[in-house]
Amino acid sequence: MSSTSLPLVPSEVPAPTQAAHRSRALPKGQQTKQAILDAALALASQIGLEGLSIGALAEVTHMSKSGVFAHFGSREELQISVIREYYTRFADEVFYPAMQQPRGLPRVRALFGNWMQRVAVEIQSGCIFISGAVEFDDRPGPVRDALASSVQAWLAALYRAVVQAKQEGHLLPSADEEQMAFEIHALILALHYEARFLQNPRSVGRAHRGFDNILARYGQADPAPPLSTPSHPSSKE
Amino acid sequence: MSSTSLPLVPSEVPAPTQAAHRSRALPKGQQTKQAILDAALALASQIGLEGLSIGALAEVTHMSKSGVFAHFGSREELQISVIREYYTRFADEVFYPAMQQPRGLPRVRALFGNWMQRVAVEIQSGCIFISGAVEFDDRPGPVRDALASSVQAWLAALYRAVVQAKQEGHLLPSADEEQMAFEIHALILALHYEARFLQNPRSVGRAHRGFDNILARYGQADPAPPLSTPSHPSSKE
DNA sequence: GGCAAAATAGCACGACCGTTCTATTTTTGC
DNA sequence: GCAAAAATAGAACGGTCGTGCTATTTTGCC
Repeated sequence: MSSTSLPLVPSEVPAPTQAAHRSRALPKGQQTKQAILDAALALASQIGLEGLSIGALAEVTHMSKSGVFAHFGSREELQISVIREYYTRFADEVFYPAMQQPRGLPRVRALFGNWMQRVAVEIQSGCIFISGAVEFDDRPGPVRDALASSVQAWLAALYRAVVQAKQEGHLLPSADEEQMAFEIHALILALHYEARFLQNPRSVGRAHRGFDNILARYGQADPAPPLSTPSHPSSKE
Repeated sequence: MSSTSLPLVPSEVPAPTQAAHRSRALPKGQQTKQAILDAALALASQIGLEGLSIGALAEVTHMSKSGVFAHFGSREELQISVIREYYTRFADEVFYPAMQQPRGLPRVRALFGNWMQRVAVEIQSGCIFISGAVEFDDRPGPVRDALASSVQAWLAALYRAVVQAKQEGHLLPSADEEQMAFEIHALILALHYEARFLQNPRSVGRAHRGFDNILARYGQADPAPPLSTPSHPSSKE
């Protein structure tokens, strides 16, 4: 009954009898759809959303092209699903953990730290918020819209944290929150570019230092030690 | 050498009549090759080096696919030619004009100003040093090598200008030249991302302000007025 | 256990891709 | 002006792509 070579979901155990605890396990379709999505995310991170092909995805998941296709109905819908999946993982890994830090500078530090951590790990796989931006920057349509709104949501969250940091008195009254968020974003982009493309191993340290420099300019006297190297203590400006 | 209309082919250009009116210097083949290259550059700037197809290029230039193909011998060679063409134009437009400024901060300002100017114009068309980096960041081969060495050459030139600025005494003795170059690069990347993808019209001003902030941190007292908006007169930081 | 429904496979189509081969046209050198 | 050479066109090949169609298998429910 239970075939030993299921396409990709390792559901050797049918587990309907043990489903008393878990209210209802996912139906088989949703289960494989999630598995396809996992593979699609990994593939798109490496070769980009545009390079993501249904044929390659079918090969990776040991399914037929039409079997993969049927779950999404179109390539566009597949790409959008990948973006949504990436977004939720990004939120789970970067945003929500940082939200447990107290408002203000600690939260901003955590947001940047988690973000950097993720991008640094992604040096091997790639960030689709960055690669996708390049691929769809002049290709209007629903994929671009999904990508842009995801990025905007994240950047808005970062901006909000900066505004709160100023409200908490952790930043100088003259600090321009939007400018500060822009400069933080810039550091992440440079890290991704120089580490992933140019393969410069010093990029991580450069980005950390850049963040310290930003804090030195916008922050109040010295609420906490810098995130990275404690090289230059407090000589602002 | 720095003339804008000379082709990249260094040899087998006989130049028969020695430029009586510098009109018929190019044989027909090189002439159309240059025209193809122009179209290829425009096409690649919009849709990327990977999206550049010989069929589309043939249609734009009103030629046959094989006619276009014969000039390059392979798609890879075409892509590399486009990269070289972009590089020379970038040098002519950004690098060489800035070299006419005196060593030190004025030259760094000019490099950044020309670079920003170009990227700001390229918001409509795209920068292949940025899009290409994403497309080839994990695709080894001669195209990636050509792209990476072009970018490295340009970043090295920027770095050299920063080093000279410190030697001239225009920067603080504590200034980290590599860090400063990294942060400048970061601003350009953020400008490209936010202006071209997110279509945020404030990005140009943000990048200008970011540069002023960098100068405020690394520069000596005040050798010159800031490059951009004279909005915030004296209260730096 | 049987049966409807969902999931998946298999196949084919048309489109575009880079590339090769062979004609044909155009340019060039004398 | 003519012949050699270069440039270009045209057709075709094998490949991959997304997608629609129809079987076949698997699942979920009574």
